[in-house]
Amino acid sequence: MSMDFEKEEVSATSNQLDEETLFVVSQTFKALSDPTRIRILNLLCSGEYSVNDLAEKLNLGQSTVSHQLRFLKQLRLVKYRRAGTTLYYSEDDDHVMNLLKQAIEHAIHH
Amino acid sequence: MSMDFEKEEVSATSNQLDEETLFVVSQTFKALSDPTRIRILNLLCSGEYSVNDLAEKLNLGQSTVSHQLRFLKQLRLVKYRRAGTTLYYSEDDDHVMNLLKQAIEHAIHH
DNA sequence: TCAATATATGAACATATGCTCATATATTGA
DNA sequence: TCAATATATGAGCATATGTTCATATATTGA
Repeated sequence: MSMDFEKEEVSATSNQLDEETLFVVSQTFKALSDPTRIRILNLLCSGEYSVNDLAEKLNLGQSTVSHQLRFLKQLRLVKYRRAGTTLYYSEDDDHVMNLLKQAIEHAIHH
Repeated sequence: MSMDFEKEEVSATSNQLDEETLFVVSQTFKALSDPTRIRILNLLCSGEYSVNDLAEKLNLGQSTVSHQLRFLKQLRLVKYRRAGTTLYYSEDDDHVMNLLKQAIEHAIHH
């Protein structure tokens, strides 16, 4: 068995990010880099919304919203609960939502 | 003259982000959504580097690094200082670098 | 079971993105 | 001024991305 280094120590030593960290970080920011997704996530900050609710409030096509929700769902940034034929989506990642809030706050106050 | 609302109050009322905020936020995250740019910014966390330094340390083409630095420069995320023919690049936006550090920390510890 | 409603999906399209190659530009020292 | 070195730039290319359209799927109430 080789020495058991923490990722933290490795990066502190080499100053380089490992492949997996790089992938996770870039994916996270990619999720937040599109205006449509930002608007969806921003609305979900204030509670649950169905697909049609989101589409109406944001003036987007139902298909567009559904596609983006699938994207966000795959990254586990949102989750949903079913009520009949309606799916209520809500946020599912405090850390990422926090990054978004910070960026919005910063943008607004500058 | 119309009433002078703060952006903050508007968004608190309508729960919607204005066009400009949306643009700034998406641009910011777009800058952080590419592995190459993440690696460059992560290195710049530890000090100044010339274009060639960055290319060598990160195993990237000189042109690739230069193009990405131009991108980051336009968003004012990096700046440079000249020393002869060499340009030393360094970080220029504490807030955005902070977002990056948070995401990296979170990715590493999960 | 069937119609109505809500959502998901896939193909097609236009646009955006990132890299590479070749070359241009700029600064320095001789 | 000229060669050497460092960096910037633009075109071209392959791939990724986001939206739309049409249609599929799923759930419910009658």
